[in-house]
Amino acid sequence: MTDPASPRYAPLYQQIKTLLVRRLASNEWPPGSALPSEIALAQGYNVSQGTVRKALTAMEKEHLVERRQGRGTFAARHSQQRSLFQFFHLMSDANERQLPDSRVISCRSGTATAAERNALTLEAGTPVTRIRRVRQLDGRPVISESLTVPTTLFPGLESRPLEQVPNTLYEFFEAEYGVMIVHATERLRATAATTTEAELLGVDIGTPLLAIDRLALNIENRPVEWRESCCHTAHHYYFNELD
Amino acid sequence: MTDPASPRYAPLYQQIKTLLVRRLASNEWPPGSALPSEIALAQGYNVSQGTVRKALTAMEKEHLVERRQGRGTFAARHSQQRSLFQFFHLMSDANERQLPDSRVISCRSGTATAAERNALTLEAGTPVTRIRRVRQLDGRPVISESLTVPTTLFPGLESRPLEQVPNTLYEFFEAEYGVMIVHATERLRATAATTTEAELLGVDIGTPLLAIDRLALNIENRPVEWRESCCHTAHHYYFNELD
DNA sequence: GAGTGGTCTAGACCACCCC
DNA sequence: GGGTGGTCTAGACCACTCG
Repeated sequence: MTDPASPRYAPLYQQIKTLLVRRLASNEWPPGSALPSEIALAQGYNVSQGTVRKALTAMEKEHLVERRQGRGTFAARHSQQRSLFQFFHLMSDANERQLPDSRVISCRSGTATAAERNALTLEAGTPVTRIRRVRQLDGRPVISESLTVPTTLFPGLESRPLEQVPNTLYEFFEAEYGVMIVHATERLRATAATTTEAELLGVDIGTPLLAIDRLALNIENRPVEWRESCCHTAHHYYFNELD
Repeated sequence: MTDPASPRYAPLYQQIKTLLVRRLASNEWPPGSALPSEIALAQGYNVSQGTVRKALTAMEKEHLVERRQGRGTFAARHSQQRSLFQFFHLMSDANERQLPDSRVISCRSGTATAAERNALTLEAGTPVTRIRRVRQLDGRPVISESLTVPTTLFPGLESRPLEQVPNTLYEFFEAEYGVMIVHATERLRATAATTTEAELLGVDIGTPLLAIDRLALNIENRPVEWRESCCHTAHHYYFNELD
């Protein structure tokens, strides 16, 4: 009798994928660098090219690698393009996607609150760094944003001058700290603008805002960033494709 | 000189996929029925099994067919499961997904408004059928919903008794009218409850609501249904996965 | 046991990129 | 021209389902 809940067998290409992801996570191939060719990898693992190919195809679907015909396979880089299409879902009424500018209000360290510990699964007393900023689209303040990361993962972040906190954070996290955000979940609600939000966004208190609660995960599926964004949806909307 | 904008070449498996989708759209294989085996299809098109397999894999990703090892490949059926996971994104604060009940308020025909013509790309004067309903979760009214479909696609819908307008409409559209909803886009905004919405949802006028504007497309990517849902997000949230 | 989809292999050829 | 990923084939074997 075998345990019916245990996996009966694991396809080779999944095992290969696991091994490749592990090497990727260990930074053996830094973002943007080329992986060995499919044939070389296949020889290394002593499997056929088709098996490696299937593993890479799965990894490409998860945005872990990029492949270009005639060039090779590359460790994914967190480009602005990717921030825009994978992570930023606000579009203007004219159906244009555009990355917002940021005005950083504060960037400080502290001790994780219960809510932060819960979201990021941290121990009591863990130090965290918090960023507050307002993001603008077409010159209008549209998003009031507040995010938390564990300080240990991003040392020194809290002591940067506010002007030197970059706009596209995930690109920065990757380049500066080797932390790759590859996946996220979002929870959306309608809320009423608080006094602070009203002031930051230039709207009346109580104006309906779209609150986005995001948890961002790294390549090992560990929570890395918790973010709350309050969006003024008078001239923009949150776009989602159901497929 | 070839036109650089024209496709240089089309992979075989894509051509096969196009042919299979066409046969599926023509109702040659009604929802739930079995397609011929991969080997039979391959012989029919005079290609290898691997090529048919690649076409079917792509179709499975688009929820057009379901494949089960040892059983066969089946034309996709619009199950409640699918309504729940692909199309219904509200979850309770306890992180439970559950399909809502519906109380139909009205179901009538009329002439398409400018907004409806625009959303569904209809000609002026086209008859449409509109349904208004309130949807409940855990006994609480949570969604005020209003949707429009072209009458020609769903004849007789407008003259059904209100109690006989089914809860899971996409399942019904498919079973009764042969219209398969396979894809949709949603636009989300925060709005303030109008008098009507406040009454239907049992909230105060001006309460922030999550407005979801959905356009649902059929297998040929033609717009079929336009739906506006106003959700009370005090005890539920809209869930989205970014990958 | 017969039939189905799923995996794996090996090899050929094609489209693309860069030197 | 040589290297890369992308397609296509043919055949073997495995895992699952059903009668």
